[in-house]
Amino acid sequence: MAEREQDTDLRSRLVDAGVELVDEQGVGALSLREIARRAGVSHGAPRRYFPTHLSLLSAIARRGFEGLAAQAGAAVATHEGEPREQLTALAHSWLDFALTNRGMFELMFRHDLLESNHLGLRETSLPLFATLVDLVARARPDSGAEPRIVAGALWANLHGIAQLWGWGSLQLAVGVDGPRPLLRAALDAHLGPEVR
Amino acid sequence: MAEREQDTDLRSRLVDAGVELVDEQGVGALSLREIARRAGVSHGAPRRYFPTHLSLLSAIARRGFEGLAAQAGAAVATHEGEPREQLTALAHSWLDFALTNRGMFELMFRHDLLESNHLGLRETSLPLFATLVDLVARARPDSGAEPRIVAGALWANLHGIAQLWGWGSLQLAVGVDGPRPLLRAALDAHLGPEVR
DNA sequence: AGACGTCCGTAGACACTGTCTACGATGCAT
DNA sequence: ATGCATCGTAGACAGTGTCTACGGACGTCT
Repeated sequence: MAEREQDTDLRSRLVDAGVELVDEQGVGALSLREIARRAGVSHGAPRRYFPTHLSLLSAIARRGFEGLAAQAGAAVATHEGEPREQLTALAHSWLDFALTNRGMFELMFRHDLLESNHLGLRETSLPLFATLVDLVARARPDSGAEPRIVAGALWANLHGIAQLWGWGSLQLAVGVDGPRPLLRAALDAHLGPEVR
Repeated sequence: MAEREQDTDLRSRLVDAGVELVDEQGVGALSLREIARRAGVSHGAPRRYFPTHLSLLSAIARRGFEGLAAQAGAAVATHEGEPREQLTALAHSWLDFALTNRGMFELMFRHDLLESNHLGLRETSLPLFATLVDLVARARPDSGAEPRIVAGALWANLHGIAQLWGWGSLQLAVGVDGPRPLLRAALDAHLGPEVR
C-alpha cells in the first residue's frame, strides 16, 4: 500500500515528477511549485537539491538527452558497417524522438531554461556529434568536403526539420503528409544521392 | 523638449518599447509590466489595445517578421535573374538577421509566446517561402526532385544553422570561426555544387 | 542514557508576474 | 451645459521563484 516511489530519495523523485509533467502538459507546466506538488513535498523542498529552478529543469532535460542518446545509439548499432544506413537510422530516430516526446524535446533545446554548462550537453551531445562526423566521413570518403562541416550542416538540417515540423510550420508550407520526405531530401542532399 | 514619441498613439508606442526592450535585454525582459513602464504608462494600460500578453508579444514579433521580409526581399532583388545568387543572398540575409537581432529572432520563433494565428506568419512567412520555392525551381531546373520538398529542407537547414549557431552549439562542435562555411555547405548540398 | 549537531523538509515572507474590475479624467457631440 | 464614450489609473487576486527562520528526526559521542 506504500505510495508509489515514496521511499526513494527526493532528488530523483523530483526529476521523475518533472519528466511526467513535461510529458503530459508541456514545458509551460514545469513550474518549481507544481513539480514539488507533484512530488508531494512543499515548495521549498526542491531547494535542498536544486539551488535554482533552472538547475532542476536542467536535470529533467538531462534525462531527455540520455534517452535520446540511447535511442540514437541503438539505431546506429543496428546497421553496423553500413554508414549510410546508420546515418538514416540515426536521423529517423532523432526525428521520432522529437515527435514522440514533444514537451521534452522542446525543453531540451530551450537554452534559456537550461544551465548550459552543467547540463548533459557536453557529456551526451558532443560524443553523439562525434559519431555523426565519423559516419559522415565513412559514408562519403571520396568527397573533398570536410566531414565536420558536412556533419554540422546535416545536424542543423535535421534539427531544423524536427523543430519546424514540430510546430506545424512545414506541413503548412510544403504540404506533405509527414516529415519523412524532407528527411530523405536532406540526407540525399548532404550525403549525395543514394546508390542502389 | 517633448519627450520622444510621446504624442503618437499608445498602441504603437507599446510595440516600439517592446522592440527596443527585446533588442537590449532579450526575450526574458519582455514582461507586460516592463513594457508598460518603458512606454511610460501604468501596467493596466496595454490591456486597452492588447487583450493579453501574448497578443502584445505577437505584435512585437510581427515587426520582426516585417523587417526580415524586407531585408530578405532586398537581398533577393539585388541579383535579379540569377536564381542561385539570389538564394545565397537570401540565405546570408536571413542568417545576418538572426545574428544581428538575436532577441527578436528568438521571439519570432518562440511559438509558445505567440498567437500563431493573428501573427504575421501567414502574411509574411508564406510568401517568402513561395519565392524560395520559385528560386529553387529555377536554380536547378534539371533536377527531378520536387522544388517544394527541396525548398522545405533548405529552409529547415537555414533555420537550424541560425538557431544552433545562435546559442553556440555549433561553433563548439564544428570548430569554425563563423557560420558561413556551414551555410555554403548547406547551399551546395541542396542546390548541387556551384558551377563556375 | 543524555546531549549535541547535522540533515532535511515546512512555512512564511518578499518582490514580481498576468489578468480582472472599479474608478476617474478627458474630450467630443448634442 | 449635459451626457457619453474613450482612455488610462489603481488596486486586488492568484500564481511564480527565491530567501530565511524554524522544527523535527536521526546518528554520534561522552
